[in-house]
Amino acid sequence: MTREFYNRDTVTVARDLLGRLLVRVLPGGAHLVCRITETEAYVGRTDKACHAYGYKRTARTQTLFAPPGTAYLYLIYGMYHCLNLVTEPEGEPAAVLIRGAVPAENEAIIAQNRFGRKPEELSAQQRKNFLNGPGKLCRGLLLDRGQNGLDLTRWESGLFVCAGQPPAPSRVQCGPRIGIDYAQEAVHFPWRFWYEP
DNA sequence: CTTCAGATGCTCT
DNA sequence: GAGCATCTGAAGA
Repeated sequence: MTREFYNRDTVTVARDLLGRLLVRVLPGGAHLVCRITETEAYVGRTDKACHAYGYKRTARTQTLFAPPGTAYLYLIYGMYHCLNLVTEPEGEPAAVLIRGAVPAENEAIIAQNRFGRKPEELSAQQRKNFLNGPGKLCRGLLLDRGQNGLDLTRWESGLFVCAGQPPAPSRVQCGPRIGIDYAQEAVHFPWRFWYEP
């Protein structure tokens, strides 16, 4: 996707990312591909759940002020990582958290990263919980803070989103975001989007 | 299916 | 020092 795709209202981009293909090219050249099924919008201007609420600039939130189409990755709970895609014009700190996906290509490598097993060895429980959470997705695609700040519109980054096949609007559900109990009135913003693939 | 505790280290005050 | 945009395995309904 082009920079203009990301240079829009964050809630719009969050909805529009559903069904798109997230591609991670490993240093060895393998393409890990998954279809995005769940997203959340975070908007620094108005949203107490956003790390950069009120334009708060710190070492961590610096990336949120970067141009649209930049990857924002951070460590959470000491052991997991979250992948976000920066949106809106440069200087407006906002991003979409990628919360869930289903594997689309090179499932064997993703399964190895995620569970240390081959796809055919996975239990039903493991198949169901493959990439259905931000930390699980980063584990499966080998993403960590090493990818923070990457430009998703440059080929060399090895991390990008392509068109895929968005679901029919009637299949898209929305509701409050997960894990932001501290965010006061923003707790209820219906900025989480998902669909059953 | 559900709840629950524990892991673990960075970030910001 | 407190809290965190999470996940797992164990135990119970």
